[in-house]
Amino acid sequence: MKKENVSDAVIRRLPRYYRQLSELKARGQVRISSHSLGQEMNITASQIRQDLSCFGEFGQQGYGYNVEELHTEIGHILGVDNHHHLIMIGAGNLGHALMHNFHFQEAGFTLDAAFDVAPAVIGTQINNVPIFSMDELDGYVHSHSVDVVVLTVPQSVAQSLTERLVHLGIHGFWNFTNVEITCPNPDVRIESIHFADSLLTLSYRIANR
Amino acid sequence: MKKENVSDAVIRRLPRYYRQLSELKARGQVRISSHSLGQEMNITASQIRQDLSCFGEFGQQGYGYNVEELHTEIGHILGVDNHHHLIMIGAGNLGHALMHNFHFQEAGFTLDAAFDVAPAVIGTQINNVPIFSMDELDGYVHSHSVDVVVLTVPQSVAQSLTERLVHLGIHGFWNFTNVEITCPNPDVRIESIHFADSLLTLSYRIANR
DNA sequence: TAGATTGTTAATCGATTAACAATC
DNA sequence: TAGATTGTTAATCGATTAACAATC
Repeated sequence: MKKENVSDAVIRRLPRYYRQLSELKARGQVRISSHSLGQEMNITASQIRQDLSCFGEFGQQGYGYNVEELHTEIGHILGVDNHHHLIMIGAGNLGHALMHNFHFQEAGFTLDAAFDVAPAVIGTQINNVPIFSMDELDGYVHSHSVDVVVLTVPQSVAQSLTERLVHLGIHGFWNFTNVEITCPNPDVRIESIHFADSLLTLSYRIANR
Repeated sequence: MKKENVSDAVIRRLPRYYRQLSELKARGQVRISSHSLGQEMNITASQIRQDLSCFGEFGQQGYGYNVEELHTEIGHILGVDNHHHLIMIGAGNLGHALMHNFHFQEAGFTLDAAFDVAPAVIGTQINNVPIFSMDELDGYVHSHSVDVVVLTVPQSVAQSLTERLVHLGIHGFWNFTNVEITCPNPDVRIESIHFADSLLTLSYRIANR
């Protein structure tokens, strides 16, 4: 892998490639050229080749790419075989939804535990994920390997909680609150899903058809 | 409003401006310069002025921008006062979570109804939103104004459902399934939230620290 | 071998940043 | 008025696309 200066735009396209290749694999397609892949994904063949060239040489002149091989390679690049572990903070409606429906395993993650303040859920399990009290958080983090914390908490506590967790040594956050959480440490990676921002862009585009 | 050729990058920054201005307003700040706003948001003053200039002239030399006024203006641009109506298809865990926690009103939307196939929920209400049977969908759409459909369904049905809805005259989709839904009609606006893509980019960045 | 398609270098396009005259 | 800050034009930077020699 080369990956000296991979732009954010390239990184954000990788999961799309990965997804498309999964589908091609499921359809039983064995090989594909950058041209055909581009047509299916509505991007140029040049861009695909340029993107992939950041990470190595996966194709073969005159043949194209082996679907299964390229799928595996992009999986490697994305780290789906790194067996990351995550915990969830906030086992409310959204937390429930993720625990029930989201396939963490397919992205190479294992959700080991969730934490909440509500006595009603503490001590129970949701889809085999045990729910602990927030009081047990520090102890848990100290005795387990935690790569990412999923933040499904009210936005009012998001920033302070993040700081607390960074102190505990966490440096990966998957943020579902509608606030920008920040951290001075550049090693800490924060990926946010801002529902409201997404709906507002849709609102804009509907208004400007 | 000018908005001849507003790039996607600009559109995606608008909700962030809107959010930041909300916060400044809540903090009681009356005016702000592009420079200070840029510092708070970690972008350049130039970019802010350039972005805003796509839509009009909202500032004043020597003074900057009035926080409340700019907030309102960006709200207009985003269409938060257009009173859009949406319906949700799929009242499972994720649908529940959105109905309970997401503030549609703050984005200028009203969630009028949800549809599902499960007899257990049909006829009930979730947070004042009535749940109807999928059989009632066509009739509902014909007799009500629906600007956006929220897709919180299994991915297997997403594409065919979208096509059915486009035929019914819907041209706004907020897609939560992890598939790329497509529509040949360029007037149809589709905004997707791909949870898996988001987590995979986080995985990549953790692996490449 | 001839055709197809890669990886990469060069050209283009677009987006971000800097500079500055206008002006509150 | 003097200082501050805008909106906009020009310069820079980076990302996308095109071209093509290399080669399967």
